[in-house]
Amino acid sequence: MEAVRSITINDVAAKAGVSIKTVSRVLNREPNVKDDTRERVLAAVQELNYKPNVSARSLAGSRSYLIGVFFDNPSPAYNADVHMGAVLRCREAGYHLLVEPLDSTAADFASQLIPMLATLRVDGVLLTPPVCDSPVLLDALDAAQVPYVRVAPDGQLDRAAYVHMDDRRAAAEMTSHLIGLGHRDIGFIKGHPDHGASHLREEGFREAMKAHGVAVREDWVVQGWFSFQSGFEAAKTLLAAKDRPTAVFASNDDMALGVIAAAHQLRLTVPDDLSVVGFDDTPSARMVWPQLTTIRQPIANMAAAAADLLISGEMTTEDGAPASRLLDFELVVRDSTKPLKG
Amino acid sequence: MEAVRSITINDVAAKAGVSIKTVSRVLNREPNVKDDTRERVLAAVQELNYKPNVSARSLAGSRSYLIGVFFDNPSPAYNADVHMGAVLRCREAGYHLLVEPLDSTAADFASQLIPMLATLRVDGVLLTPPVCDSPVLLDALDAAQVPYVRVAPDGQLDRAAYVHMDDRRAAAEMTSHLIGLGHRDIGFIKGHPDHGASHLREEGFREAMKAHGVAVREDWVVQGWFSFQSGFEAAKTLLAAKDRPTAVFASNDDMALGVIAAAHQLRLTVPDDLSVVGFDDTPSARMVWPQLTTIRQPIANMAAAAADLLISGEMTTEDGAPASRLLDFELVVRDSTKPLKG
DNA sequence: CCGCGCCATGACAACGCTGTCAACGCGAAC
DNA sequence: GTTCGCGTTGACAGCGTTGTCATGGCGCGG
Repeated sequence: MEAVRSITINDVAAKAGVSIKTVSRVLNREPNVKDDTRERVLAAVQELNYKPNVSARSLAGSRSYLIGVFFDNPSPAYNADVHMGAVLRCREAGYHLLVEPLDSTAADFASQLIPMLATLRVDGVLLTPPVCDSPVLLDALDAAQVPYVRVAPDGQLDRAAYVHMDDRRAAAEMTSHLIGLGHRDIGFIKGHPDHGASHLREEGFREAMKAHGVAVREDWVVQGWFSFQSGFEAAKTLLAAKDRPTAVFASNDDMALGVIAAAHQLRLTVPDDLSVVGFDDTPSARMVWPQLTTIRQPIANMAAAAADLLISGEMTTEDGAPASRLLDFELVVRDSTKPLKG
Repeated sequence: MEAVRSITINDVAAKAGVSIKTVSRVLNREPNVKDDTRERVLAAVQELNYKPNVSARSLAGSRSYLIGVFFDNPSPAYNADVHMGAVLRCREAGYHLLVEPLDSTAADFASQLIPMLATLRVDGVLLTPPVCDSPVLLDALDAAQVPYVRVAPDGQLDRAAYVHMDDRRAAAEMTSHLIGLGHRDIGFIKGHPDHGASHLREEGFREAMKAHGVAVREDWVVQGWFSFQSGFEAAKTLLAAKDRPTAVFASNDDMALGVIAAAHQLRLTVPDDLSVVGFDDTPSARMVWPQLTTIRQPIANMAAAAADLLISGEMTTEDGAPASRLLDFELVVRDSTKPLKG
């Protein structure tokens, strides 16, 4: 069978009657090409349906048109959102996405990715929690001089560009929603202490309580680990006593689902006997009854914004500080919350 | 700052005192290299921590060491599992994974990916449901002469290599589990009619019922669309009547969760008043109370096996038929099933 | 002892593109 | 009219690897 030789820049150059370098210039949007010439080249590209070869580009030039995504997030939904958001933005810009799951518990964790960086020459990487907060990883990336953008990082914000949302304000809004419904006895389940978002969300909760002049009952603020199980257990202690909250704010959806499960088991009806809210808007939040009131994180948008920074190369602001982007969240009111009965 | 020139094959060749071609031979496991020489080269590679440049390899040779994953699956958990399984196997073999979400509802659906194939020169692609059953996509891939392996395809099995599990037998086993628990009045919620798995699962259900001599009540076999909502609605009709099944087999977990939600709403207790089972073992299956009895699909393993076929190039059996691999499922018994009370 | 063939190795071109630098043409400034 | 400068273009050399082909050495049979 005849090998299908693909169309090269030479073919385009010949067709347009210019040198390959000029075609290259047009393709890379370099300045100093006459409009006339540019159009002729573009026409030839169209006609031949020419697509540049990424390998050749990356070998010859300094860009690989490849962006890596490292992740070690236990939530598949989160990862999928990230991929989706990033890949869409990448596609627009002619970039492609390389996914690399990482096992951050492995001892040789950082060494897993150095070979990849060396082999692929990615133009940048996109880091999501929790790996985006690993100093080891960040150091390795810095050493390899690979640009990176962090999504929802926790601290060390001056270290590199990042994209985030206002967890604190979101938690405050959610708390206000509960208070607006008449709730005063609100329990809070904290997230994994290693995740920065946990602290932000707790702060937001406390802030809003204070702003509304509602006291926080410290024995109703319990530790969780972002897992269904931890939410389930936290809720059991929270709800077992006669003296129990009328609403529970879990720091993420998985734990909120645990709360709902615990409530079921204790024969409490949600939302009649207990309002429950979560944070994240995972797919599971809609797969229970009652469907969960929660905060929708703009995960895909954050990933897209991060990809944007990487592609445009705007990793620092004019004064040299790391660039950042703040995206909006959304309070999604569903069926797990209800005004406190008289 | 001094540019960090990375280590090339030249450096290794110099250090080992051989030509670059010999290094290349060692790296590619080509024959006709003296053991002595091979060891010397390997030592130099180790010492310099040399990593071949994928772009150069792909440009010069015929392989890109890149594998693409196309997907358009609504379930993020499914996609994540696929990525994970595939990427792990790829890593072992020095390959990398490129993810490409596809919008199969878009009109120019196939044209989205042709550029990518032309640009990236991937060595193969991995197709998951539902895109793995798109004739348009398959045709495009054939035309572009890109090898591909399908995961859990529906029909046209003689068209290309694939990896699958026995949906029918799994459904039969699940049904037997229910019957073994004493259930005779079993409702069944069908999956999306466009998914091949739907039919297989229904067949397995009917087979097992027949094998145990239990009649299928056709009015208890209702259509669903694999979504929570469709399961919820199907369950409402199923459970509303006085004369209702004691167990419901939903063709996937999302629908099973819908059934549980509907049961809650109707004040039926699962599993005391009703046993519910699903299929897939999604993360959500464990985030409800009671946790769902379901079938664990070996998604990651299927993806790994598919990557395996792609990498090894064993796309056809000796007699020219497409290669295939059958993987095992697992029946996971949790809390949503219970022996029928006396 | 000569010649053939195979194993082991290397020289060199090629892959498709970008970076560098030189060259050209044309209008402005002198 | 000549010079200078700038906008525009092209020639050419890599980028780091693999494919092709040539070369040299060595064992073995005649």
